[in-house]
Amino acid sequence: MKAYKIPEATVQRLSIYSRHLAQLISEGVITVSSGEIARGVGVSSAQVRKDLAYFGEFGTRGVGYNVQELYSHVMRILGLNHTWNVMIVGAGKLGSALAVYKGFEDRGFKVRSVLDVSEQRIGQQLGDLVVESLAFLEDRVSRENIDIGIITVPAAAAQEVTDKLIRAGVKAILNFSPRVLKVPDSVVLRNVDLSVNLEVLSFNLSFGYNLK
Amino acid sequence: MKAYKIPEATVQRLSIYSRHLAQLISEGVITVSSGEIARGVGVSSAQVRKDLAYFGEFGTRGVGYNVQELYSHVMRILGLNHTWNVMIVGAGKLGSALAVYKGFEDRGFKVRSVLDVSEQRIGQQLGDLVVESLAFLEDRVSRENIDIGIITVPAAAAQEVTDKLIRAGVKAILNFSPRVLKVPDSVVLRNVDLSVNLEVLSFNLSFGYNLK
DNA sequence: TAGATTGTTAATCGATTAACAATC
DNA sequence: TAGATTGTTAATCGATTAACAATC
Repeated sequence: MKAYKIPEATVQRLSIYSRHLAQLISEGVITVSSGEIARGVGVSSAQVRKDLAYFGEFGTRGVGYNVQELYSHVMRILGLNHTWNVMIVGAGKLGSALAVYKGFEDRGFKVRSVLDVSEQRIGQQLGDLVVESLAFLEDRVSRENIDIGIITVPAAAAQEVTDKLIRAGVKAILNFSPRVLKVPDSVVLRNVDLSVNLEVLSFNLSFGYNLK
Repeated sequence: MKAYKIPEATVQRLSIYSRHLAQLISEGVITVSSGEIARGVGVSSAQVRKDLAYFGEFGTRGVGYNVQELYSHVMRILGLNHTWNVMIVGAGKLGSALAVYKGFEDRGFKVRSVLDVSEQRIGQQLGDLVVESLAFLEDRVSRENIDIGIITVPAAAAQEVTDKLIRAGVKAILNFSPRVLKVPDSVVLRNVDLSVNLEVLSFNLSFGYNLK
């Protein structure tokens, strides 16, 4: 546990910076300033420098940042310098969509296993994976070295699946079910609520202004 | 445009409060205090009172809040006291999953139309909807009184679809494509990045602590 | 009246922005 | 050296929390 805190907004912006830097690399840009990054992604240049300053000194005064180097640093900070092995539990519409979602693989998240309890779904082909029985959970977590579990089961089954994942050794969980999950402090949990996005839009439309 | 700003976090918490209040109603609870709501959803009681105070006085000193009344107020604040008509553009895996996602309908978001350009997808059944050609966009927006457009097309097509939706009269857009969209100030835009959630987990795992 | 809980103000905390010395 | 841009400190801004008068 570090002594200082890093704002979550900083981490989310680093993700945005890394995508922009990848774009600059593909355009053959060698050097970039905090101001150019800032204009590219719509934040202030002070914000860009401050975000980077949490993690080190990556630039050269008077010159700027080497695009390739900065990209490597940011990807390493985000932990995206290697592949994470992912298991999806729940092969309904949402789970299936996530299983074949290209955006994950592009960023180093490789879905190694998709499980479900339903006989109808077991055996179903999803890209180059086949949906397997939930009974294989423990075996697949250890065999495939699963780091992250994605939960897309109905709310009623979510805590039980969570417990199984944790017992099997998964260290992080992304929860799409509308259920508050209990996990030990050693496990990183993140909840995604798809409809809250629509609800914020609804609020904005009703109140007649953009938030923030 | 209001003179004071309401934190987005407040709006997201109101969404959480409303779900908890619905739960309390189903349990037959008549009166609730800010402290009980706070414990129920994991925030401070001052936070609950402050969030509500932006919008009015809904409680009785010394007593608390009438659950049914407070629920009605919060749902009205969020704009969820009526149905919003939604169009999904892009009937790939993600778009199809969202089209049949029960969580939306539960909160008053009714998917009225799903469009795609692909001949393979046009005609496909999704729940009680059929995927139609993108050529019908303008017609369906006006015929179905579409309020909100959800964009689940590839990045390359996202801006064009956005422009069409806006010309057709849509007032809010939820964008799942990894593309920065340009919209006029009068249109409310919200971007959802599914993989940023995994990236925050990745950062937490790499740095060995929970953020915030 | 005594006890409880709201609504609101003031204090605190944390994140963003502005400014500038360091330095290429 | 003159010009540019970083890294960092101080100022500002905004959100959360604590405290309490109002009041049921």
